[in-house]
Amino acid sequence: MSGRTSSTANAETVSRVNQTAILDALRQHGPLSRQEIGARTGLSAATVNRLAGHLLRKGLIVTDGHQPSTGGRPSILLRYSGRAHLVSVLHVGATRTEGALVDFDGSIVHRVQRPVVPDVLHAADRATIRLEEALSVVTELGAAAGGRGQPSQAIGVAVPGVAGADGRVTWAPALDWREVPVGSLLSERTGLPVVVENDANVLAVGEHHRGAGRGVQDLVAVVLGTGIGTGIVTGGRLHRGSRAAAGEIGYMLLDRSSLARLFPGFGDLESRVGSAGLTRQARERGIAAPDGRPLTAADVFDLVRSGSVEARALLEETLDYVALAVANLCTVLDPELVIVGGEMGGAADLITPGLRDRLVGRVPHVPRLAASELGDDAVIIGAAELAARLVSDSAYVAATR
Amino acid sequence: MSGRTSSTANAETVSRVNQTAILDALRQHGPLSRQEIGARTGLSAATVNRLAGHLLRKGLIVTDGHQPSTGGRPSILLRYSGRAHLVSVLHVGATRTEGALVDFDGSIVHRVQRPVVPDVLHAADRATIRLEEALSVVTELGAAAGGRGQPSQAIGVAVPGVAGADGRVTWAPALDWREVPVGSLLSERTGLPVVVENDANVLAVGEHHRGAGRGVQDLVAVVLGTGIGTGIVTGGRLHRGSRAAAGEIGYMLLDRSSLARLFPGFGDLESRVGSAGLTRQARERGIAAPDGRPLTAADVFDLVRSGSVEARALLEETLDYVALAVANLCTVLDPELVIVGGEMGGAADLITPGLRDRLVGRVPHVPRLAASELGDDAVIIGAAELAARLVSDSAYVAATR
DNA sequence: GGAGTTTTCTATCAGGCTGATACTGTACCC
DNA sequence: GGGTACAGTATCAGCCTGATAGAAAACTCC
Repeated sequence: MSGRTSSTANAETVSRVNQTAILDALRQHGPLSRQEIGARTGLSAATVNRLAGHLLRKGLIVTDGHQPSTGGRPSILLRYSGRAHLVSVLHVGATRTEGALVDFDGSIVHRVQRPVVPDVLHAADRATIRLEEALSVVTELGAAAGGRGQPSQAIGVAVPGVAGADGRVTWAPALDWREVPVGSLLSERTGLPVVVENDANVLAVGEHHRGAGRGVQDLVAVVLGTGIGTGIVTGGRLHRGSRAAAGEIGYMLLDRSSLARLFPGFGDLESRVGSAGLTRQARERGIAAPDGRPLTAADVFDLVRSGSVEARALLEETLDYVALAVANLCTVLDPELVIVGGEMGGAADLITPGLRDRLVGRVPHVPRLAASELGDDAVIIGAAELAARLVSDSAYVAATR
Repeated sequence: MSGRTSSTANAETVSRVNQTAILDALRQHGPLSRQEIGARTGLSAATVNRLAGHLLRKGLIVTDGHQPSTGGRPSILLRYSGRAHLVSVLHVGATRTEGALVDFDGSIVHRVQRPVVPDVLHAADRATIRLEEALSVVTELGAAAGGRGQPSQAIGVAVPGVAGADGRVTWAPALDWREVPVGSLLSERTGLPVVVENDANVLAVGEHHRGAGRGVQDLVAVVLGTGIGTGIVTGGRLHRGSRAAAGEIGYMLLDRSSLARLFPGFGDLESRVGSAGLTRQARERGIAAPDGRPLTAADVFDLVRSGSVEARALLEETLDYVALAVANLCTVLDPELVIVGGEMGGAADLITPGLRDRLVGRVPHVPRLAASELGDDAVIIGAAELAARLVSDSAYVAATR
C-alpha cells in the first residue's frame, strides 16, 4: 500500500532543479543575460554558466544577440526556445476534431481541422467514428512533425468529459465515449507519453500559463458552451479532484427544491443554462432559433445584440444562474481571478458586468473578472502545455551530454 | 513584483530533503531499522546511517530497542520522537480561550482553559480583553514549556475568522477583532515564529494529519457551530484562497432569490443554519431553547434525541441546506472525503446518513463521509501541526552539528 | 565454550554539484 | 593605445551521495 511515497534527492536532482529554475526565469521574463539569471535565481555565476551550457547544447535555450554595453563587455542574451521541441495536441470537440502541432513556446505551427459531418452527430456508432478520426489526426500530426525534422515528443488530448489520470475517458456524453482508453491507445500506437484531460481544465491551464491568468496562482475558468464547466487552478496547479470530477458545476444545486429531484445524466445548473435548457425556455418564451437547431448560449447573445427583448430576459435569467454558480465557486475557492471562456468569451462584454453586479455584496471577496485572451486556441495551448510538462521534467536531465 | 519566485537547490537542500524523507518514513510506518529505512526511501545504507546520526543528535529520532535477530547482528530500531520538541497553541474561541503545549507527535502535554466570563461576551471592549487574555495564555504556556526544560519552538493560533498570511486577523466577528496583528504581537513578544489561521482550516489540517483524513489527499472538513465554515485540503495542502477567505461557505447562495438581497456581515447559508437563524426558526415553530439563550445546532440535536417532533422538522430543514452546501462543495472540489466536525461531530449519527441520502444521485461523485476523530482537540492538534511545520523545515538543517 | 556465519553498522573514497576566487576576454572611454 | 568596467571561464575547496570494504554484534553448530 505504500513504500515509495517519499522522494529523495541527490546531486542530479539539484542540477535538474536549478536548470528548471533557469528555464522558468527565462520563460517568465524573456531574454536575460547570464548575470541577470544569476541575480534572479540566486545561483552563482559559475553554476549559471555551466547549466546554461547544458541547456544550450540541448537546444532548450538559444543566444539572442547582445545587450548594449554599459561600459564593459556586453552581455550575451539567452532566450528560452521552445521552437526546438514540438508536441501534438488533439481537441475532440462536440462538432469537430481539431489537431495541432505546438512548440514549447506555445506557438501553433501546424493545424488540422475535421468538422463532424452532421449525419454522424447522432449516429449510433459515432463513438467509434470519432475515435478513429482522432487516431488518424494524431497520425497525420506525427507525419507533419516528422516532415519538419522535429518529431513530436508528447501528445495532449482535450475532451468534453471526464478523463482519469490514466488517460481513460470515463464519460464524454457529446462523443458517446464511455471508458475509452484513449491514452493507452495513443501511447501504444506512437510510443509517446500521452495526457488526456477535460477541455475546461486545459482551457484553464492555457489561460493560466499564456493567457489572461499569467502570474495568477488561484483562478477559475468558467466555460459556457453546450453545457457549463470550469477548470480550477489552485496554488498554480490544476485541481482535478479525487475522481477527476472537480469543476463539473453543471451539477451544482441552486435551490432547495433540487433535493426533490435526481440528476443522473445531467446536472441542475446545466439543465437551466445549457443548450437543452435554453432551447426549452426559448420555446416557452416564443424565441425561435435561427434555423431550427438547438439553441446555444451564443445564439442568445446574437439575438440580444440584434435587439430582442425576449432574448434579453432569457439572458438575464441565465446570468442569474451563472452568477449563483460563480458566487458559490468564489465562496468555496476564493480565487484571485475568474476567466470567462468558451463561447461566452466572445460575449464577455454582455456577461462580466452583469456577473460583477450580482457578486458584489454577496460573496466575501469579489475576484477580478476577465475574458479569455486566447479564445478558441486556449484549449489547444493548454493541452500543449500539459503535454510539454510530461517531457520537460525528464528532458532537462536526459541527454545531459 | 517578482524575482525570487524560482527556488534553487544545493547540497544542503539534498540533505534536508533526504532527512525529511527519513522522518516521513518513520512517522508513517513506526519504528524501522536503518536497513528498512534504506529500502523504503531508496537511500544507500551509508547515507541513511549518516543522516540518522544527525537526526539522533538533534533529538528528532531516538533508538527504540532491538529487532529479534534473524541469524546475524540484530538491527537497532529507530523511532520518530516528536517529544523532544514542543509548540504552543492558542485557540481563541467564541466562549473560551484554550491553550496547549503540543509535542511534534501531536500529543498534548499541557493545557490551559479560560472560559469567557458572560459579562465579557458582549462588552464594548471585549476585543481588547480577549486579546490580552490570549497574550497572557501564551506567556503562561511559554513558562510551562520552560519549566519542562523544553522551550516552545513556535506558536500556532486558531481564530474563528479570517486571518491573513502575515498573521493579521482581518475579521473575527465572535471576538470583535478587526485588523488585529496577532502574529506580529506574539512574535515580537516571544521571538518565536507564529502562524495564525482560521479555526475550520486548522481543524481540517488536524484531521488530515492525525484524524479521520490520514492518508487522504483531497478532503473538506465542514464545521457547524455558531456559524458554518469549512477547511479545504487539496493535494495534501491547505487551500487558503487568494484572500484567505476560501471555504467561508456561510456566504454560499442557495436560491435565485438570494440575488435580490445583499449579505454584508453574514451569509445566506449562515442565516439559515447558523445559530441566529436556528433561534429565529425555532421561535417560529414554537421550540424553546433550554434556558432562553440563543439556540445552537447542538441544542437542536439534543431536542431531537429527546423526541421533539418540531425539532426533528427543523433538523431536516437545516440538513437540507447543509446538504445543498456540501453538494456544491463536492461538485466544485470532488474531494475524496468530507469530515463532519465541530459541534456537529458528536451528532454525526444524526447527520451523515441524511447527508448521504441527499447527495446520492445529485452530485457526480459522492465522497466518503466521516465524523471527526479528534473531536474538540482537532483544532489544537491542527494548529500544532502548522506551527511545527514552521520550524521543522529549517530545524532539520539547523544545528547539524 | 569457541569458531564460523550472517546480518548490521561504520569508515573510506570516488564522483557530481555548487559557490568562491582568480583569471581571461571584450568593448567603451579618454 | 592604454585604462577601465563588466561579462564570461577555469580552478579548486566543500558538501553530499553511493559503492566498497571492513568492524561489530548476535546466533548456530560442533
